Amino acid sequence: MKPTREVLLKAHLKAMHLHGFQGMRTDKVIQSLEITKGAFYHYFPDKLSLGYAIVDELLKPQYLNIWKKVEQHPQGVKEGLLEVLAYFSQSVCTNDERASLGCPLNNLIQEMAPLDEGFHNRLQFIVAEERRMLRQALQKGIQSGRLSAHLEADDVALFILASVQGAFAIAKALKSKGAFDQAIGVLVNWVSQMK
Amino acid sequence: MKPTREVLLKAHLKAMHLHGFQGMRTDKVIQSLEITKGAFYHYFPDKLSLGYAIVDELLKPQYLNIWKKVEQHPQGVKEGLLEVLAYFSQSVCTNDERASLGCPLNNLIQEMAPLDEGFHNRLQFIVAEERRMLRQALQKGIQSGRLSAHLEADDVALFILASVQGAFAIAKALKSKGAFDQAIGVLVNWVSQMK
DNA sequence: GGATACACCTACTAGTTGGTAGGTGTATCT
DNA sequence: AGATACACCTACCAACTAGTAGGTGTATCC
Repeated sequence: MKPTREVLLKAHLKAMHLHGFQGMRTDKVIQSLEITKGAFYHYFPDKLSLGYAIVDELLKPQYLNIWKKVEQHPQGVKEGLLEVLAYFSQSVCTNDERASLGCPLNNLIQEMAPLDEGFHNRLQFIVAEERRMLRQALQKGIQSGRLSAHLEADDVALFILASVQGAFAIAKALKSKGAFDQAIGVLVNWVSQMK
Repeated sequence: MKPTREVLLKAHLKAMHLHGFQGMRTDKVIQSLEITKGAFYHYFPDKLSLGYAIVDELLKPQYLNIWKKVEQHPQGVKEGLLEVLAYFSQSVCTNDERASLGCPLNNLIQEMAPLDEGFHNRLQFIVAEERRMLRQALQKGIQSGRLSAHLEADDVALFILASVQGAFAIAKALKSKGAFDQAIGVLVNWVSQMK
């Protein structure tokens, strides 16, 4: 038997991935788990707190771990970056669902950032951290002489994050794993030739 | 006095931009317009049809018109593309709201594409048209010799669309007009150096 | 002048949804 | 053995929300 709280978190994350936070119905999720409302409200004071917990305990560690790899790659920034992009590509392309449901983090940003400060602060923090890690990795590349000193690390970091998010968005619109790969492919080329 | 149907469409588009389609409450919008339910259901059989009408009559023509300019620019593809990017940049940067609310089309894709076939078909069509127009513009550039024959027009078209969408998404997460400009700036550089 | 069509309004409902009050069973601690 | 804390259940509610039934006023056509 898995701990109920964890089961609730994961099941709601899945539901949120499809319906969004507002569209997700705690009633339905609870029903599907064959648990009752009492259990839910024993662990979470309300729906909003559950949403925050999903971000804090599931999304945040997952996304920060992915991008951390860029900075920590033994061979260098470019290699680390290409590995992360390959990971995304593979994660989307082994799974039909991911192509049509998109990136959970991106979905939540688009839906909730303008509606709720609590969500916005949490999501902004994650994106800002990704940006910081990517920027520092690029700066390390510049210092080691592998990348040109003319490269604007902060701008490039932001652009790469945007392009990945965008690739998810486009793949979702076209419901096409191939489209994700095409867009990421161009980014990979660009990164490979980056100086 | 403006025609009621048009007023309903525009007011609901605005509400949808903030709350999403599911989160948008027809009751509230109608109330704010000092119109009653009767008027709404006189023009639209239900909420879903209103949503479709917003896409067909407001979003689709707007977005197709923007990207049409790339193909029709007298000087060439690159110039047309840079103009469109400048337009986006300016449209976001003159308006604080746009930075935090993002791109209405992107929002709707993220929210509704996996949930409703009617929405998905409409949104997919718009993105596919944008892609087609951009690809044809690039191919024209290749044929005229301004762009290299090695350039993969379809991939690049998709990548540019993704990057623009992504720039909107990142700007929304960070609630920062500047972030949009930074990301678009890198894209502009890339396009300028495109061969 | 009567009929028809259009553009709305009022009042209502059925179903849903997040949330609550209060209770039960079980393990642990003293 | 009694008390306390935890994990969960049942039954309920108040608020909301899309949608409906049926009516009113006005312009237009015949």
